[in-house]
Amino acid sequence: MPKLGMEPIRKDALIKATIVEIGRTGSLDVTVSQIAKRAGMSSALAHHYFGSKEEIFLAAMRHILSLYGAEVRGALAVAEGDEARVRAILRASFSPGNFRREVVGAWLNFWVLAQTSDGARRLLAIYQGRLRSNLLAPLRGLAGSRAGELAEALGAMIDGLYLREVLKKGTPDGARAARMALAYLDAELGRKNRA
Amino acid sequence: MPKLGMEPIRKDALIKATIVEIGRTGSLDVTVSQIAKRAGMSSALAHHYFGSKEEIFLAAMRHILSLYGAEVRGALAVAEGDEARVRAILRASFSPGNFRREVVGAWLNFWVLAQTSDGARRLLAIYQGRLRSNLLAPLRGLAGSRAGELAEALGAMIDGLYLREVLKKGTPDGARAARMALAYLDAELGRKNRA
DNA sequence: AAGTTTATTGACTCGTCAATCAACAATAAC
DNA sequence: GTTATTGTTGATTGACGAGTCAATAAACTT
Repeated sequence: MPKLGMEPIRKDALIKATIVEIGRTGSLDVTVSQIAKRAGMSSALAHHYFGSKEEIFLAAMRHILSLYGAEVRGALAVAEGDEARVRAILRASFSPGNFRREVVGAWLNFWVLAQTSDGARRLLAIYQGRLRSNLLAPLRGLAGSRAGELAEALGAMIDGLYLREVLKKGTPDGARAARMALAYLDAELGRKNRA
Repeated sequence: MPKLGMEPIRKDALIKATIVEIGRTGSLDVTVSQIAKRAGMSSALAHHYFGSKEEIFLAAMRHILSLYGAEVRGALAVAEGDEARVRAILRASFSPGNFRREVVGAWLNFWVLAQTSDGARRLLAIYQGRLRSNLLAPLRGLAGSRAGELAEALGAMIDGLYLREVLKKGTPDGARAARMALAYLDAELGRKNRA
């Protein structure tokens, strides 16, 4: 049975299974066995490829972060003008790909993980830094000296909307969340609000 | 040694110790023994008074929630006019009593707990409901039909600011957080912003 | 064909922790 | 002064889970 070149396939399956399991149970108290089982292998194999549970978690976190980063980059690439850039970031943050139950659940738990694990904290700091500078650049043109506070406030708002989504029952409504963040931006830029 | 009437004292000590330990470790993975030790008793006694670890957590959560609720009520009592009421809520949310490391850390973890525990979810839902209606009443007078979305957005912003505070290193800066939330309100109400 | 590397797992070790229990101590009640 | 009632803990139980290991097997190398 053993085919060669399994490593990336197994790792990938484990990462995805990790996100699903964390999102499903809503907690980091998932056993390596649960993850491995969902990924269709033994727990020993999971340890073989990742070495430790923490490494599995970090890999999953990296995966989510890089998906999000790619989406933002893609949206920025086609946005023309400062305001369009800010809007693109907000929309990307609540796109169907990122704003999914399991993903949002995983986010929340990674936040907790960042309290304990240096690796996780570092990853999250990188993400926050990138988000901040992505927002800051266009905001400087729009809001001048208030750009700094605005960028942070927008970041907090995004995180808060993620956080609140977790507790709701139904399917996440990314459009609604995006509208809320955009309304904030409109207000700050002195635009008229109205749906 | 055994004096009578220890129950409330012991329970109180356990609740406070729980919040400290959760805040300190940044995780719900605190053992009953750790909590009991910090509270100056054996783990058996903790079980004796609370029955289970989950009950201890819920009691700690109730404690934090009720402190926060009391602070908001107090601030509302002396606020005159709609705008002052909204501002009072925001200021109370970031008051030094609530916006402390351990407390904020505990909040984050209770959020996670709410994913798993029905009791925790219920408590959090009650808190969110109250916050929402507290905001909604004055906002109706200020923002009319947009009050609903505004209340939710402000709630998300508060949660987001809490969330972000956890990852920072130094002492939480409640004043800064409050300023950010108030700036948002100002923007939505068409006021001029400037510190 | 013999040896090496990669894939894979079941069984095992070792630690941890929630929860229980038996026992003991002090106070109150009768 | 015997009988609850309340407070208190050390020791124990029972489960569970991360990580290790020995063993097996397919595939590649020479």
